[in-house]
Amino acid sequence: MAKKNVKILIVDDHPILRDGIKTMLEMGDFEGHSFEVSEAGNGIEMSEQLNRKEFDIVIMDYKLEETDGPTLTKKALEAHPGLRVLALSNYGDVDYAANMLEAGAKGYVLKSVGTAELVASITTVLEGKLCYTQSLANELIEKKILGIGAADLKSDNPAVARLSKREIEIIQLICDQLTNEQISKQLFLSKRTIDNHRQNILNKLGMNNTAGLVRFAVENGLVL
Amino acid sequence: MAKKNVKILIVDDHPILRDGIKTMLEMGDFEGHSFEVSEAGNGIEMSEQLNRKEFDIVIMDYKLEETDGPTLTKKALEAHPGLRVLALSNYGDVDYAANMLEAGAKGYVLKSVGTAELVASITTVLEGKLCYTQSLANELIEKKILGIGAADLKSDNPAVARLSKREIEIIQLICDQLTNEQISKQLFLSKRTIDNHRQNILNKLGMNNTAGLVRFAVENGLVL
DNA sequence: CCCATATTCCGGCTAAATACCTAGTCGAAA
DNA sequence: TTTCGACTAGGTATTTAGCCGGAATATGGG
Repeated sequence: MAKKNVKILIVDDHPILRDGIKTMLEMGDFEGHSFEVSEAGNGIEMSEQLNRKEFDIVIMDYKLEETDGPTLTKKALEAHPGLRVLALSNYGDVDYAANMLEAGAKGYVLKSVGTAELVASITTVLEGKLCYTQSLANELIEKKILGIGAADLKSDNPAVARLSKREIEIIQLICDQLTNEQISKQLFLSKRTIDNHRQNILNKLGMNNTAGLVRFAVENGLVL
Repeated sequence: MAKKNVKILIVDDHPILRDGIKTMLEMGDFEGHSFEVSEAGNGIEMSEQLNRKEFDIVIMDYKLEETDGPTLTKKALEAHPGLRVLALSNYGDVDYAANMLEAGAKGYVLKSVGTAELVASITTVLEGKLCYTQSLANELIEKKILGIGAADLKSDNPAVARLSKREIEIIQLICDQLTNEQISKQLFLSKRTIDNHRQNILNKLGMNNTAGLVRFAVENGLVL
């Protein structure tokens, strides 16, 4: 298998670090790959480089002088959607990693990694797979999944607590596009009863009409 | 260091599997631990066991005859908040794992694991840390973090693309609880025009009334 | 140029929702 | 026991939405 030439753009505001990585990657001997490394010290230089030629991957610092990694990542991906971004950061903070991943980065590794590990991360990201410092994986899942999971289960909106079971039941049927008459038949009640419930619901939620009711219900997780 | 006695409850509807694990754990020689294993074949037996004595950890199957793992996990944790739950499943599906983690499980491993790995998972979970089949970690982060990030930006629902700018504008005003007349004044149009737009929107979305329209709009990110 | 679509406007009709009432039963809580 | 809220049901009225027609203008693409 012939060596594949990988075009890399390093975005970091420390020239010495950029040069170090550039030398490391271009001079090193890695089976299957050779690297061609360009550099950018800020967002403007990054855009210039990206427009100058096609890159395979961008290695992005988290903190830059003027802007930050997530912002530049979004900008880069907007202009070049197929681009891969690997974050290379000093900080082992979950939130930083999450910010980069949400911005579109495929990987997040710390600057403390060795050459071999960095190359491995680069190739992993080039394949379109995710790659990040292993110690962050647990934290990421815990914070983001369990955090999000807990948030969208129940709302802490005080108005929700004031609703009775019957009212929530009727809200759900309204959201399923049933009319008061259809609801009344389904619940074996008078249409007038549903009429009143509906009115009480609007009053409790401080809404004016069906639109407000349904929007509240969907946004507060009363319906799935 | 003295051996620590770990009290385990296995919740699984297959007696043969319960017995296998029980024997494996109780007969095996694991440094630092000895295991005391009880069994439950369904939710009722689980509750009985949990009330009978204090367990350190519950090993939970994903699919049971009557209910499912997430449901039982929630029930168990409601009654015994300090309890640890380790999911043991046949299925390497991300969504299954996410369901269990959201329900409160600390770990998710496949039934294909060996004894040593299972014991390692148990001790990890007992320490309060997360533990799951490594191949699922990437997928979990990708689906849950990136998935959520992508989903609330724009919807890929084909019906959205068929809406005109004007129609989307009107949808948003409807969601803000404006009546057709109020919308017409705000847009300097005839009330009849709004009436028609509203009708066309319902037809395009395949909805029956305002409730369906608003729900679609909120769920598909047409309103924030 | 024609055609499709979006956008605008009109009338009339029925069904539904909204608003404001009274009032009974029931169970839980004070 | 009394009080309160939830749930039930009905009365009366207006407003709004939903659905059926038709039609004019503009815009953009083939």
